[in-house]
Order: sequence, then structure tokens, then C-alpha cells
Amino acid sequence: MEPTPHILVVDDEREIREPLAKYLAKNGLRASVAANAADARKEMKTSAIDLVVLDIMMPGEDGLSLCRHLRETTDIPVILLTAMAEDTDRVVGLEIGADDYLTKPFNPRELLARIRAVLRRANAVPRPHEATETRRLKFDRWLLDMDRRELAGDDGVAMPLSTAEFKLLAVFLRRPGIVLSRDQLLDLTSGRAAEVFDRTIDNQVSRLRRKIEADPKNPVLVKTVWGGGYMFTAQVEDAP
Amino acid sequence: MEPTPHILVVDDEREIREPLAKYLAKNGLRASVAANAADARKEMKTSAIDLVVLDIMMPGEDGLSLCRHLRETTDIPVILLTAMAEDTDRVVGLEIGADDYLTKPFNPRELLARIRAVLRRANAVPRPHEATETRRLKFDRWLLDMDRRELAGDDGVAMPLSTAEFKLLAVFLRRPGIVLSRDQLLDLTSGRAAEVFDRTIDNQVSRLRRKIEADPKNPVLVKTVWGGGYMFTAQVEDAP
DNA sequence: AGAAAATTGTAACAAAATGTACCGAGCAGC
DNA sequence: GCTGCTCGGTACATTTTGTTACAATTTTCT
Repeated sequence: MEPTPHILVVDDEREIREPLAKYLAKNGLRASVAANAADARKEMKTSAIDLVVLDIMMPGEDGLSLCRHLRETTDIPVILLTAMAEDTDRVVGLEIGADDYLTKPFNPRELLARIRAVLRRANAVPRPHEATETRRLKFDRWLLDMDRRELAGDDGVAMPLSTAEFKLLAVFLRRPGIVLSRDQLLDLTSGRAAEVFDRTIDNQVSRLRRKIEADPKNPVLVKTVWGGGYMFTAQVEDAP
Repeated sequence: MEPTPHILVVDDEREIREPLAKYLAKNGLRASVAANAADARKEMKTSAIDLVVLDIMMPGEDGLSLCRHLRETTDIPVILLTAMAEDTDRVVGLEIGADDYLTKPFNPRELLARIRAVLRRANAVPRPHEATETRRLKFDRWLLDMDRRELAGDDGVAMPLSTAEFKLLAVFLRRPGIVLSRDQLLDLTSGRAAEVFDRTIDNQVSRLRRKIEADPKNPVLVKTVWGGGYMFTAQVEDAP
């Protein structure tokens, strides 16, 4: 997949953040930095981040909050940095779903080892629908075969999908009931980052609607959330 | 973006209540306090509370009783504080339907983390298969599907709602019979704070009325409270 | 009561965001 | 090469939303 994993280091202390990024870059990883949760979110919108190293104690939005957000809206692995080795912190951090944690001060070499371990684990454990299990998904009056990349109606009639349409639909089916911004969708479907003013997703949504919505003028499956993005709103279930 | 959640701390000990509210306020939450269950009820009638932190052991009306009441008449999340870590307490508290609990003495940071977790859970659009709660609300002659973001009349005819209209209606339905100021509504719907003189909410109420009121000139569902704001006055019930 | 002030309703306008027709570059297969 | 399809970019129509202005309404003040 990815030749060089891209790590995002989020820490409000420049004396931690910068040398750490340099160290990671020196050891064959791409590294970006962010000084707070807001910057981190921005960075993740424009770059395809593979793993986040996150300081739990930061001014503004709490690290825990960002971690939980990541856990719930993406499946990007997170390694927490915490200043104190208190039990409550460990429990809370892992409850939220961090993949690992380190207590400051830490040995950079150990962090590197853990990053590699987590990435290995993340790549080994397949994402939900890239797994061997659910290869056919049912929604509304449609059935999508992920292997054949074919969409068929209730009546068995096939609806041909282009590659981009299939990818977009697959992304939606994996995240029903969640608002996805255009940036997220662009990143998730093609790995690109939106430059100036990108209407690509609008067009693809328009094309997808034309194929799967009964009445494309009044979309029911792919709702647009004004100022937010798009949301897939339909029950999705496995079809064995 | 996100409206500022408003937390109500109910505890009879001032030494707990006050510092806790200050701590929450410092961490980006709005916080009110109440010393007993009666005050808590009063406070909830005048403010739009998003979450209640409730000490289970209080003189007068019992905390458990208030919790049960909240659970049965609203869907405002509750986090219980309990002095004893006994099994009976945990069982009783969760049976009643508290969303979480902590045993005193507790780490404020942990409470903050749990508050955020509960709020996120409450705000998150649930995945279809988790959607066993109340995602369809009935009022007057209307039925609002929170998942599909669709409003339908008694006769089944759909009434299209814009994003802002849907958000406003959803906020009202979650707090029937409570006066909401324009500031609160602006915060709850769009997360904005009113600058100089903002008639945005007036307009959105006007537009919403045009769609859901039988006679928009004589509104029955969304009453205006002169000098106070607006109040939704209609029975709201779950529609399974 | 009547006048004045405060507050609300909403039409009208402006700004922002979205839908989609169309065009052309790229790319596969022939 | 040619043909047909895909897909991103552009342009323009449409929709949605915030702001302003002013009339209507309610309260307050003589």
C-alpha cells in the first residue's frame, strides 16, 4: 500500500514536537507536526495520515477528545503521550480506544518501535469491509458486491458503476449515518487533498444519485448536509 | 461549529459543586449549579441543559428519584456521583438509566472525559443497527425521522426541510415546554454566538413556522415568549 | 387612554453553498 | 490512429442562509 507511512505528531511543546518529527523522518517515516487539536484536524484534512502520536495534555481541545473523535470517525491508529503514569489516565485513554500509549519522558527509540508495531497491526487487521467476511452489502433496494464491484437491484437487474462511483458508494456504506465533509470524501475515495476549490465530490455525488436514487431530485439515500458535506442515510446490512 | 454544552451540577455540598462548575467552565463547557433536586428542576425549566451531573445522596428528594424522573420525561443524559463504591449503588444507578457514574472521590479530569464521552454519544447519529432508541419523534400531525432527516405529515406526505430548519426543529423537539432564548437557539443550532443584533433565529423560526404550522399567522407549535425567546409547546412522543 | 419605546414578523436582498450540464483531457480497447 | 468511456474542471442556475429594513405588535411611560 503506502510506501512510507505518514505520521502526525501533535504536541503543544515545540521542544518535544520538532525533534521527534526529525527523528522519525530520519528513520524512514514521513512526519508532520501540529501544535494543537485544531491544527491536527486541519492537517488531517489535507494530508493522508496513517498514524497520530498525540499528547493527551494540551490547551484548548483536549487530547482525549481528539482521540475519541479520531476513533469514532476514522480508523487511523493513535498513540497517546501522557505526562503522568496514573491509572485513571491509562484506563481512560485505552477506553477511548487509543492503540498504545507512552508516559513522558520516553525513549524515542521505544516510540519508534511502538509506531512500527501499531502500523503492522493496523495493516494486518483488515478494515471492516475489506475483510473476507462482508463482501455483499444490502441497502434500500440495492445489493452491492464488493468483489465483483457490481451493483444489482432488487429485481436482479445490474446497475453498472464506474470506478469512482463504486469507491464513493463503498465509502458511504462503510459509514452510514455519519456526515462526511467533501475533504474527507475526496481523501477517502481517491487519497487526494482538495486544492483551491474542488467540486469533484459534488459531481460524483450527483452521478451516483442519478444511478441509485429513485428520484434524484429528492435524494433519500445520500443526503446533503448544508455547509457540512454528505451523509448516507439508509440501513446497511450484510448479505451472506 | 459545535454548540457549547450546558452542564448542570447538582450536589448539596458547596465544596464539591462550586469548584466543579468552575473547572468545567474552564474547560469549554457552560456550567450551572443546584444544591438540591428542587433547584435542579427549577434550573432545567429556565435553561436548556444538555447533561446533568447528579449526586445520588442528597437531603430532600433523592438523587435517584430525580434521575428516574429525568430518564422518564426527557432524554437528557445523567452522570451519577456516588459516595460509595458498593455494588448495589452501581446496579441501581444503571438500572434507572444513568449514562455513567463515578465514585467519590473522583478525578475532575476523568469526570470531564466522561462528560465528553456521554455528550458525544448523545449527539452522535447512531449507526442504523444501534438505533434502538428514539430516532422518530411524533408531534402534532407530524413525524420527524432523525436518521433520515425527514419530516412527514399524518397523511405520509413528506415536508422537505433545509438543514437549518431540521436542526432548529430537532432542538425544539428535544426541549419541549422550555423557553429557549435566541442566543441559546443560535448556539444550539449552529454553534455561533450572536454578535451585535442578530435576527437569524427570528427568520428561521418564521421559515419553520411556514412549514409546520397550520396557520403560520397564529402559531401553535412554536410560541414566542415576548422578551424571552421561543418555546415549543406540543406533546412530543416516540414513534417506534 | 394615547404616545413612545421595545420587540417581533417577515419581505426583500445579498452572500454562500450546492446541483448539474457541458467540455475536454486522459485512457483503454480495437 | 480512432472510438467510447471516465472523470475532473468550469460555468451557470438554483437553493439556502444571513442581513437589513420596515411594518406590526406588545409593553411601558406619560
